[in-house]
Amino acid sequence: MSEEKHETKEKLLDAAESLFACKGFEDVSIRELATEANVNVAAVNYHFQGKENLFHQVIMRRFVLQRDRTLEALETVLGSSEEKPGIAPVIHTLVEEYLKGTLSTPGGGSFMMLLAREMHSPHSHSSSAFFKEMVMPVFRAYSTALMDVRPCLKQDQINWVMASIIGQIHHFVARWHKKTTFEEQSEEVQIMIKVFPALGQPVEQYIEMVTDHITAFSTAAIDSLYPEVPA
Amino acid sequence: MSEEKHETKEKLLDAAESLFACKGFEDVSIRELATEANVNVAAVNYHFQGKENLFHQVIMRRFVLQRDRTLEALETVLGSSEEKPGIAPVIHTLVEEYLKGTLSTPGGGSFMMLLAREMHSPHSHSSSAFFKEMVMPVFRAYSTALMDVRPCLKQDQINWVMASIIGQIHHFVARWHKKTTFEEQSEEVQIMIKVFPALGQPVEQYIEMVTDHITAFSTAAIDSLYPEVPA
DNA sequence: GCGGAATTCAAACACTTGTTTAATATTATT
DNA sequence: AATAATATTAAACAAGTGTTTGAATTCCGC
Repeated sequence: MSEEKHETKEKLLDAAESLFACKGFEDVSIRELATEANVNVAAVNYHFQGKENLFHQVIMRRFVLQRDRTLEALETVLGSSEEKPGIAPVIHTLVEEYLKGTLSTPGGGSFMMLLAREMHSPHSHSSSAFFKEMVMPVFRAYSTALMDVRPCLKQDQINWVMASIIGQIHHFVARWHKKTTFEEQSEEVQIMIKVFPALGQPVEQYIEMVTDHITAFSTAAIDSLYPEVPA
Repeated sequence: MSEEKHETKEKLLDAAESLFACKGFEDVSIRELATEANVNVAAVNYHFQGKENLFHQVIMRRFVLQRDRTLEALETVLGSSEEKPGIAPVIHTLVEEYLKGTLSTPGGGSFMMLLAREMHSPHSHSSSAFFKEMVMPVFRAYSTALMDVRPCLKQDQINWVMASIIGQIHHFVARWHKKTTFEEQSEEVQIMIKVFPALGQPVEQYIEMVTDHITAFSTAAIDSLYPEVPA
């Protein structure tokens, strides 16, 4: 009983974060959660009210951190230099924070996949609140940032560009998630690594390579499609 | 009993395609399938051997079509003109066929999401075969096509570029899927349409707008990062 | 130390899941 | 038309799910 300061509630949250990230919502039973957390099965319904509520609290506890970190990083990059930064640093920050927050964690980057499944499944448990409080603030902050560093960009164009960037990020997160979930066991992963050697790198390098690529790719596209008008 | 030529097996396949696309694998029970197809519950285990096998036959029946259509469209575009086409037509074809095949169907574009869930879930039922026979051929065909129309592109660079393109496609498919699955009911969709008005369009126009954007965005990036070397 | 609230626990509950069984009906073959 | 193979059916099965119960235990203010 050394550091048994972990209350049952937090032990459950921790176990749930890990298990949900690995196996998804449906594939984790309450008994599994209880065993992993060394608590009784009834604890889930006592401390939270049902499995779904536990799930949402896990999601929230995690994504509040992610959101705040991302917003903070943006402010840092916007206010760091004397002169106004270009679009490249803004995009670089967005991608890097996103990847760091989702990939370099105990869950092994499964959290964004978990959330994606949650957001796209027709259960829709209060995901509207999540959308408004977690997704939209980040989206808006980066939208205005992009509009700030490249004033000729119209709102509509920014929405399309942001979609392209987010799409790329999710895809590279998904690839890493796939690699880590069924690790070396399946030959499918072997093929993927052969086709895409970056997946064979440790996570920090993977993040760096992906960040650099998405930034270069997207910046080049934006610069070409919507060049800066000379003042 | 007018056109009762539908054998039980095909009735099940049809019902399964529709239901799986709408609700995912786990959220469709065998009894639900049987009721929808007007057959007995035991029919699933008699004609197929279990629920999973039925699922895979549904997936296969569908994606063989998608794969062949996509490959055929590529050949058409490559051999259409006398002179070698640029990268834009190749990318345009890839994106357009992908979107058409997944969005403008009875399932309402849920199939790619269904597959994504399947591919990223740690069940891995023979998904290796799917990967090798469905994904890789298309990937390879378009890789060589890109390398053909832009010879300075190295294999490694193509892999990164393809990932960016596929990522964008999936993201726009996911957006449409989300809009169609919980249609107008949730206010989350309302917000999404407000932020991204293209979602309010009918599917054909959505496909066209998305295709044009991804093509323009990606072509601009490639042209800027890997310009054609003068002969 | 006592007493009352908060927590933990083993057991049971009500329900759904995919699958199987054995009998019945249908179809095809000789 | 009789027989063998195939297909369909209702009913039961075994296992798992999330949740609830009510008694036992721990905790904390007094």
